[in-house]
Amino acid sequence: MTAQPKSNIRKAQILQAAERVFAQKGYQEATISDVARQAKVSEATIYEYFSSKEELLFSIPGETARRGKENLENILRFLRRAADKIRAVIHHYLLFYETHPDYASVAMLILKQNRKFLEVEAYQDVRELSRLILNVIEEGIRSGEFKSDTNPYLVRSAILGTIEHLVIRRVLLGKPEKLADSTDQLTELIMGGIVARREEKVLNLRISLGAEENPEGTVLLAEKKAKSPRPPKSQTK
Amino acid sequence: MTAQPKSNIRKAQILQAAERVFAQKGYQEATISDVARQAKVSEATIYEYFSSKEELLFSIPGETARRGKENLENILRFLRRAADKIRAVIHHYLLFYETHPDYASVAMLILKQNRKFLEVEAYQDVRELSRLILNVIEEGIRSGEFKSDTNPYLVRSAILGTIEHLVIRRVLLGKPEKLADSTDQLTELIMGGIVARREEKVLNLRISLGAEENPEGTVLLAEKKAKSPRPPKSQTK
Amino acid sequence: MTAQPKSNIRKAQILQAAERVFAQKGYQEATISDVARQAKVSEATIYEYFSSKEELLFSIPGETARRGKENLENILRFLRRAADKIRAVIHHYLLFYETHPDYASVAMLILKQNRKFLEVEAYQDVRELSRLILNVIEEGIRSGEFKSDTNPYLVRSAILGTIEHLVIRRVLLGKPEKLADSTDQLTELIMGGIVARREEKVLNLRISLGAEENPEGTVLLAEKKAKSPRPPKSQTK
Amino acid sequence: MTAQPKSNIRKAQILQAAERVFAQKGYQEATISDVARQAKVSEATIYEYFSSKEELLFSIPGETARRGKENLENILRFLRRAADKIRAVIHHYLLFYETHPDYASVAMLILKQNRKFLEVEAYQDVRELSRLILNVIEEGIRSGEFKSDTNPYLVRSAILGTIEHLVIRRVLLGKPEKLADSTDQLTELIMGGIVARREEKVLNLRISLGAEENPEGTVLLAEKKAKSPRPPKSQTK
DNA sequence: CATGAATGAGTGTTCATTCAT
DNA sequence: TATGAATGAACACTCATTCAT
Repeated sequence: MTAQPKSNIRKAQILQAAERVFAQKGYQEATISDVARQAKVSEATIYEYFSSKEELLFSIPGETARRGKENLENILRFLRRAADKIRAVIHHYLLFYETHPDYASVAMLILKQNRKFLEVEAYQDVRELSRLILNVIEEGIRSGEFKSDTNPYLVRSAILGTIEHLVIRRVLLGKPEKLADSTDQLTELIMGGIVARREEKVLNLRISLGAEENPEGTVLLAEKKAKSPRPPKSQTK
Repeated sequence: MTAQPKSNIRKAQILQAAERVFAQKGYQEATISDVARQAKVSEATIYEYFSSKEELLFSIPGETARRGKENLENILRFLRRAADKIRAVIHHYLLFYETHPDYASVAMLILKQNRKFLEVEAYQDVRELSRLILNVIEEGIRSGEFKSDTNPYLVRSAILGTIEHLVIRRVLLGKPEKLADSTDQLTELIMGGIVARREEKVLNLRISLGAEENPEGTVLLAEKKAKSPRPPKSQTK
Repeated sequence: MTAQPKSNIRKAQILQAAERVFAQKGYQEATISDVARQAKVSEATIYEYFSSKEELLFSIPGETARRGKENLENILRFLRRAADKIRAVIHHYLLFYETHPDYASVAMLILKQNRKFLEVEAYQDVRELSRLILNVIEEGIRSGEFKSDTNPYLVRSAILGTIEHLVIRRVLLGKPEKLADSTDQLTELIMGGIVARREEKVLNLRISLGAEENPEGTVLLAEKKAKSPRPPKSQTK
Repeated sequence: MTAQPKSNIRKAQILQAAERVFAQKGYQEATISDVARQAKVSEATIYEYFSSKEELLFSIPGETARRGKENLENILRFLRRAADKIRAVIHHYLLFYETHPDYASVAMLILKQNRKFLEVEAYQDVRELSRLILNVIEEGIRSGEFKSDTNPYLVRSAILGTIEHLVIRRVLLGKPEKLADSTDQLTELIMGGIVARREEKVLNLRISLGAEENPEGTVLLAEKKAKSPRPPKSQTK
């Protein structure tokens, strides 16, 4: 958009090279010389822009993370239902990592497990994205869309953990070519779980009965954790 | 069980030291010298038992993973319902990592993202554990316990991804002191998702239609996680 | 005196900065960047005026040494007695270093031990100053003021060596705040050594023996620092 | 004397090499690689014995300085007169540096002006030697051998400064092949200064007054170094 | 078996110096 | 002139690994 000073271009050029090199060889195995070669600058030039190899690594998210967060926030603004927002979040992440495989590799294999990174400013964006998800879940709970006994932290862990698991598999095994294709399935999993719901049948039965008593609501209830839906207690008159 | 030759004791001693040192300092940052000091042997001795630093790292799972797998298999053998098995798997992992923090650190921060580890024999145990989960899910689908359109791979990713996300948080942030306490909540999340089920309301409505008074279904729903749903009290009039 | 072209001002500005920076950090530890910052010019500009870091270092004496030599020569011109000249030299050096601590630091800690500096033109001024001292001593010998068996080279070494020892102590330890205050003591040391002179006592004895009147030998001895043993005052008879 | 463990031999071997290399190339210009080559060990081996290049440098005095101090102390123990002690000190230093030119070079050109060295333990030996000289001078003053108004610190600076000046000249210019040959001249300079003593003439004059014939004042003056001014032989006729 | 001792191989980082603008 | 930007050339230091004893 705005004209970039030459130096920013260089910086971006180096960052891009670092992202690629680190993604391919790993952080420890990659040398500054590798990055320099990839960026087509001298090693010394890298040190003009980054004070150390580690700072170079930690600078990789930077813009990307910031922009990603903004994008997502913009989208979420237009969605009302919590479920849609969750879906958007999932899609956003999966699509992003799918289309940025080098970044995915660096983020999942290098940065995520780096204790020092946690203390670095750049990590703030990650935190905020994480907070965002939490908010969405909490909103969903407040609005009644989500079960009132939902643990937002756990759900967030489930969402992020699953996404990251998928992304790492992709990075390491190359397995699912299209990450974003899992968006709906994952959303539904989070939303509805995997238990086959007999209640619905029961429901139908009841409706059709329209009347006296009932049935195997009990059975259902007896089943380990059908936490919620309790059948109305049969009540005779 | 069987008497260990002295050399095996030494080996175990070194592995234990390596686990601790790698957990605390990270693989790259830890030196063979560190491990030797911790194990109270000379550096050269380590090379009597392991051909390289990397082999030492890859040998850490070994017994532990093997035993963990056996334990889990034994337990699963006694469970019939897929949901119970899933719960057992989740509990098994969470409890194991909770009680083996050094191992958790090594597994989550070092091994998991190591491309070479994937090709190593030791990784087979991890694979088998992973396969086990898949089988459980597929069984659940076949038996009708789980939705027929469930994607077993995705569910497995959700289970493992969430567990790992929780474990990593614990390792890096120390946050939830007790991992295994999340067993039930996570199991339920996987099983039943987070969406509040309208059917139940509908159910209630209908009932109210078909009868005069009401049931405080709402109240019920508001109740914090009624995990083990009480059986309807039979009420005669 | 004469108006300096702008460029000379720049040069002086850089030299001054270099003197300060080298004095504080040492030559090797100081960077061109440090000097540039101190001089408030760019690094490249320094290279407009000096072809290398080393040339910059070697240029520091320059004017200063030249002017110092001239000053000293002017003073010496007005002194007749060798002892006074020695005293002037000592005072000149001590005062100069006392009032130019950065220069002292550079000269004593950096230049003095630099083999290459010996071969540099700038060193000529130092040589000449050194030669000057030698001349003074030789004059003193010729005139009979100094012992005929005096080794002028050794005396010069004593003078310069002591001065430098004092200066280095000041530079490194900050010890004697006022260097020039040692002028008289050092002059006297060089002139008269440290041995308590029995002759004087003998002198007194003799006087009392050989004659009736007598002399302030005692007084003389009592006097603080009889540096240049005054010739006996005219004696009658 | 005592059997040296192998490692001490290696250490000495490296120190010797370092002394030579630093002496020839200077500290900054010399590389660890140079030292390793000279010592015929690998660079890494040097770091087995010394934690850094600087520590290697600071370790060079070590034994040498310690032994030198002991030697000198032993000698001084056998001398009674302060003047003799001063002479011994001067001779000791000059001879030592003369016979240890590499050490001289390192000490005079590198260590002496190193601020950090001042804070290092190894410097303590230098300090103690320095203190020793001070004591000798103070003793001389107390015993009446030296002038009561002698400033011991200044005299020490004169002694050490002159020695160092001579040594540096030798190191840089190679000039006086034999340093120790200056022992007597320097001792006499410190003891007796350079002023031709008129007293002696006076003495003579007086004598001539009190007597008829002549006095070989001339002869006396002509005599090489009348260190301890002999009392005039009373001569009756 | 155990290890003290030695090292080959490698790399991040620094900085004086250059040059197009 | 002045300098922002770039870099070539070095080097101290580390550590996994080896092997004679």
